[in-house]
Amino acid sequence: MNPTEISDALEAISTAPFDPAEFGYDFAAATGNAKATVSRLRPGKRTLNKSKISGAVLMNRRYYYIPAEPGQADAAMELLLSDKKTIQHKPEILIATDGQDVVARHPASGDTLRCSFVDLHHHFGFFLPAAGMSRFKAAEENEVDIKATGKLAKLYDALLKKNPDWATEDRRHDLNQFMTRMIFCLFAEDVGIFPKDQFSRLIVNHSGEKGVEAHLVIRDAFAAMNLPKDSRGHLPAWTQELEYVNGGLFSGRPDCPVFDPIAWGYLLDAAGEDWRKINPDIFGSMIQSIADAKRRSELGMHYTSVPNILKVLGPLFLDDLDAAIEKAWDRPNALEKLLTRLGRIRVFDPACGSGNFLVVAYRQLREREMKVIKRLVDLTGQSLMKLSSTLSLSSFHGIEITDFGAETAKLALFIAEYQANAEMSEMFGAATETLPLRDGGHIVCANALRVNWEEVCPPPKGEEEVYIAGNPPFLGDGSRSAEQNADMDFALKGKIDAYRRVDFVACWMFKAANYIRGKSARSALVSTNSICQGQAVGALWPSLLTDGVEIGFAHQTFKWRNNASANAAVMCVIVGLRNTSKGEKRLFNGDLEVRANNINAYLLDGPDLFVSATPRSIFGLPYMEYGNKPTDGGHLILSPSERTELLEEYPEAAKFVKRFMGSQEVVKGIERYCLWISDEDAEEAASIPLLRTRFDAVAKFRSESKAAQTRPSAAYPHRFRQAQNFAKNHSILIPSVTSERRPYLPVDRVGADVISSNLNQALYDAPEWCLALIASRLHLVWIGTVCGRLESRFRYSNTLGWNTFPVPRFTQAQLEQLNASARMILKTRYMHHPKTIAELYDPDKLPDDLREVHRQNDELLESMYIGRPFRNDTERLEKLFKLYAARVEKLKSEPKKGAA
DNA sequence: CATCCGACACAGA
DNA sequence: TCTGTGTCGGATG
Repeated sequence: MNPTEISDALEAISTAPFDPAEFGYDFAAATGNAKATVSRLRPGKRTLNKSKISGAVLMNRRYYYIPAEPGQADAAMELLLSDKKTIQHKPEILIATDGQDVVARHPASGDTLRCSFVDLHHHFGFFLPAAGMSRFKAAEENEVDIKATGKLAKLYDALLKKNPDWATEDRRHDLNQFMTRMIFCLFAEDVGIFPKDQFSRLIVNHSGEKGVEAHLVIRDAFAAMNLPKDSRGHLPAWTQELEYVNGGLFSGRPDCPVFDPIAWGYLLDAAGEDWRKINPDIFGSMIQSIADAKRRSELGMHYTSVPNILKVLGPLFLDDLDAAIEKAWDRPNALEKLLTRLGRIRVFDPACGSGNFLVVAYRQLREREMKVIKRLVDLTGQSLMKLSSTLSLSSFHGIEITDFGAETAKLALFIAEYQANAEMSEMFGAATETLPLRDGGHIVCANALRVNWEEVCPPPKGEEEVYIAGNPPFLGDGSRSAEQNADMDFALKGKIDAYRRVDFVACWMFKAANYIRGKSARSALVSTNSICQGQAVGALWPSLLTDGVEIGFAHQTFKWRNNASANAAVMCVIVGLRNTSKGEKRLFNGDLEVRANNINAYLLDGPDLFVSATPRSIFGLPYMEYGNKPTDGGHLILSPSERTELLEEYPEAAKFVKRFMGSQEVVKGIERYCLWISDEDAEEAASIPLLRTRFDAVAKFRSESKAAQTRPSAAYPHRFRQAQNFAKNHSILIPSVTSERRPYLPVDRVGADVISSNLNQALYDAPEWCLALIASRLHLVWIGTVCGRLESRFRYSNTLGWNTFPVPRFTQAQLEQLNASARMILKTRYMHHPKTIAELYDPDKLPDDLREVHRQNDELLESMYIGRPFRNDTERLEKLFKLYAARVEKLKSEPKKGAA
C-alpha cells in the first residue's frame, strides 16, 4: 500500500461508527496487512496478538492499540507505556482511543499525536511507521550561501556589462577564474588563512575613488600570491604583505576586468559578507549561477544541492556509519576501530565538476570522526596525543573534464579541510599550518568515459571501502554531440544493445556497476528518471543487474532543484548499486522511506521484470497505429483563419483541407486543419498559388533537414513525410503526452473526417470497448508504470503500453458490456458540451456523473479480471504484472502462435 | 520504417 | 518568474 491508500483506509475508519472491539483489526488492515494476517491477530490458539490486556491488540514491531473508557484516552496510553510488552515487542506506534479522542505515540522518538477520532486520516503521516514506512528528513540549504551567491552573481553581471569583451568563449574562462580567485581571497581573509581583512583593505586602499584602478591593483595582488615573497621585486611594495598561496589557483594570467562604480559597489558588498559561514559545498552553485544560462547544461555546470547530495551519501554509507557509531558508543576499542575504518574509506566521484559531492562527503566524514574522537576522550578521560585527522584528502578521488572544474574542486576540498582542521583545533586547542596550498584531493582532469576508473581510484584492498557517488551529465539521444556519441560508443559498444537509445548518464551507471562488481564498493548516482522508464528499462538494466549487482536503495522521481537562478528542467532519480547482500533495501519517495523486498529497474518494490516494446499486442488487442507525421516546418498545417482565407480565395481547395488533431486538439478541443492531398491530386493542388507557396516551403524545409530520412521527402512536399493512415468510419485517438494529474487518460472518438497527427496513437475503426479499456484506471496505472514519461507527464506508447497491456480472455457478452460502458462515458461527456476533456477531467472538477460512469466502467472491467474491483493501485499493478509475466512465459514456450 | 525521447519548450498567470 | 502541460522532428534499431 502507498501512503495515499493508507490515508483513504484511515478515512474509512474515522467516518464509520467507532467499534472498540474492531478498531484494532481495522487499523491493521488500513496499515497494509493482508487479510490472513489480520484474522490471525484475532483471539485464538496461535494468535499474533502479543498483548495480555483485554481488548488491546499488539502487533510485533508494528502497533499497539488499546480501547479507552470514555474520556480516558490518556490514562489508556499510560497503561500502554508502562506495559512490559511495549518494550519487548517494539511497536512503532501506540494508539489509544475512546472513539472521540485519539492519543497516539511514536515510542522511538517520543512524538505524541492528539486528535479527534474523525480527523484520524488527516494525520496519516504519523501512522505510517505502523505500516513499515518512515519519514525521511531532507537536509536544507544554507541561507547565507544563497545570499552570498546572489551578491557574486550581481558582481559578475556588472563586470560583464562593463567589460563586454570578456563575454567571448575564451575570455569567459578567465572571468570564471577571476571569480574563483576572488571568492578564495574573501574567504581566506575571513577565516584566518590571511590576516583579518587584509585583502579587501589593500584593494580598497589602492584602487582610488570608486575603484577606477581596481583592475590594476587586483592584478598585482593575484600576481603576488603566485610568487614567494622574495621574488616580487617587479611588483608594488604593498604586495609584500600578501601571502604566497600557489596551489595552481593563481598560476596563469592574473588578468582582471575593469570596474565601474556599480561593480565596485557589489565587490564591497561581497567583501562585507561574513565568509566564515560559507559552505565550500556551494562553489559549484556560485559558478553555475554566474555562468551563462545557455551553457549551463554543459560540462558539469549543473551543481547538485546539498540536500540532494545527502540523499545520495546517506543511504550509500553515512547512515551505516552512524549505526556503527551508535553501536560502538560505549566501547573505546570499538570506537578506535571505527577511526581506523574511517581512514580506509575512499570516495570517488567520476563526474565531480567543482567537487560538491567530494566536499560534502569529506565534511560529513570529518564530522563523524570528531564525534568519535570526542567520545573517546570522554570515555577514557585521556587527552588525545595526536591531533591530526585520519582522513586524508588523498582518499577523495574525482574525474572532471574541464580544467576549471578540477581546479575549483581542489580548492573547495582545501577549504573544507581548512575549516575542519580549524574546528578540531578549537575543540582540542592546537594549530595547523595552511599555506601555501597543498594538493587538495586526487582530482584528475580527464574524460571519465575514456579512462579506466581503476587507475583513478584504485580498487579497494583488504578492509578498504570505496564509495562511488556523483551526478553525471544527462543527455538524451537528440542532444549529444558527435564527440559524446563517440565517448558512448567507447564505453558501451558491444556491452549493451541499443545503448544509443538511453541517456548519456547510462555510461556512468554501467561503469559504476562494473567497478563495484565483486568488490568492497558501492555506488549511488543521481540520474535522469528516464533511465528507469519506458524503452530504457529493457535496454539498459538487464546488463546492469547481473553477476551479483543489485539495487540497494533508490530515490524515486523527484524534481531537480538547486539554488541557481534558472533551474534545469528535469526529473531525477537516485539509484544505489551494491553487490548482492542480505542487508535491507531502502526505497525513498520524497520524504517517505519504505523497506522493500526487492527494488526493480522501475524503482518499484517488485520482482525484476523488464517490459519491452512489441510491434503487436501480445493479448490480441486491435492494432494501434502511430499517427501521421508531417515534418513540414508547419507549412502543411492551417489555423482556422488560414483555412478561411484559403477557402475564400480558392474555394476549389476545399477538398484538400481536413480537420487535423494532435494531443492538444483532442484534450483542449483546439481547432486545426491540414492539407491532405493524394499523389494523383498533387498537380491540381500545386496549380493553386497559395498551396504552391506552401509546397515550396515544405520542400525547402525538408531538403535542409539533417536527418537522412527526411531529405528525400522534399520530392513530395504536398504530402506528410510519414504514413498515410486514416479511418473509414471512426477513430479512437489517444494523445501521446498528457498531464499526469488527471484521474483517467484522455481518449476520444472522432469521425472519419479527422486526420490524426503523430502526437496521437490511433485505433482506426476499432470496437468501442477499446475506449472503455483505455479510459480505465487499470490502463492508466499500467501506462504510468511501463511507458516512459516526459518529466512526470504520461507518455502513451503503442509498443510499450497498449501492445503489452494484459487483458483476460473476454467473452462476447463481456465485450458488449464494455461497448455499452464506452458509449456511456462518451454520452456523459456530451451532456457537458461544450466542455473539453481538459476541463472535464481537471482533477478538482470532474463532474459527479462522469466520475460515477468511470467508477462503473472500472468496476465492470475489473470484475472481468478478478471478479471484484481492485482494492488499490498496488493490487492492480501486481495483477497486471502477473498476467504479463505469465503471457511472456507462454509465448516463449510456443513462439509460433505469437500475437493472437 | 515506425517510433520514443527531450539537464525541454512555451504559453499563460 | 513560476506553473502547468504538451510541439516537433531527429536519431535510432
